[in-house]
Amino acid sequence: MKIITWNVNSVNVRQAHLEEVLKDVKPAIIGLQELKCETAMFPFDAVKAHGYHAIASGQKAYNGVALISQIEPQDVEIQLPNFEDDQQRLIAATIGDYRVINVYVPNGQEVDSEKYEYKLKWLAAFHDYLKDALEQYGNVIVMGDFNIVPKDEDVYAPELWQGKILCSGKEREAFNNMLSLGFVDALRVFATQDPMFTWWDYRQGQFEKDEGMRIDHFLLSKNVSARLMKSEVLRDVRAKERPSDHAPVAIYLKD
DNA sequence: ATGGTGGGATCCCCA
Repeated sequence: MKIITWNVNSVNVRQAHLEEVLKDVKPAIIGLQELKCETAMFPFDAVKAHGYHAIASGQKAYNGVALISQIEPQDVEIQLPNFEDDQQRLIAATIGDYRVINVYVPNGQEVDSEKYEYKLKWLAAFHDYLKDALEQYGNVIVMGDFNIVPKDEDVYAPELWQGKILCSGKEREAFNNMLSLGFVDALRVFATQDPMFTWWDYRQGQFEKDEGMRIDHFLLSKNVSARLMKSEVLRDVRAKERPSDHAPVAIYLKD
């Protein structure tokens, strides 16, 4: 089965691209981030027309997450239960054998800013939430825009980004702490392209120059990672006209 | 040069 995570940067602007991915790639599950619309404005009918179920948690203008799946999601959860937050950044559900957790981690804007502190607090709460999820469900798939570059090899100019937002030591430490719970960074263990960038800034033609970063991730619980066959960045979607600044990222699991 | 592009808001914020 194929599973995709994708920061669409406005689900309404990207609706045609989304429908093309559903039609052409036919993933079992897609997690979307940055819907940038209220829940009622999510294109539920268009998604259903392709034979999918959809759950969404949006808000006006910013953030927003959704899960789209062939199997109906059960036990849906929105928001971190252990963190007071008015931003829609998490949606989780049981889909078949898997607990699927889809997140849009705060960007942080700049190291030591208020938004950076919010990001670190959010990540600390998320860490504790993942620990509980692993104990409760066992088969856990975490996906989303983590807004963290795990290692220097995951950014086009590590010397330029040294210590900067997305690359700072505290953010990388938070990422490693999540892995230490018992998760595998799926794109790292099964890299099929070099580099495995997932995001390219719209500015300065960075996609054309392949000046990107790997900030969208799949974290698989160890038992799930044993089923991993392949991972892939769908660069052709990023290359379309009027694209999201993120490419969809796909993993393939043995059924 | 202290910008740049794009989305969604509204006369600017966020990424």
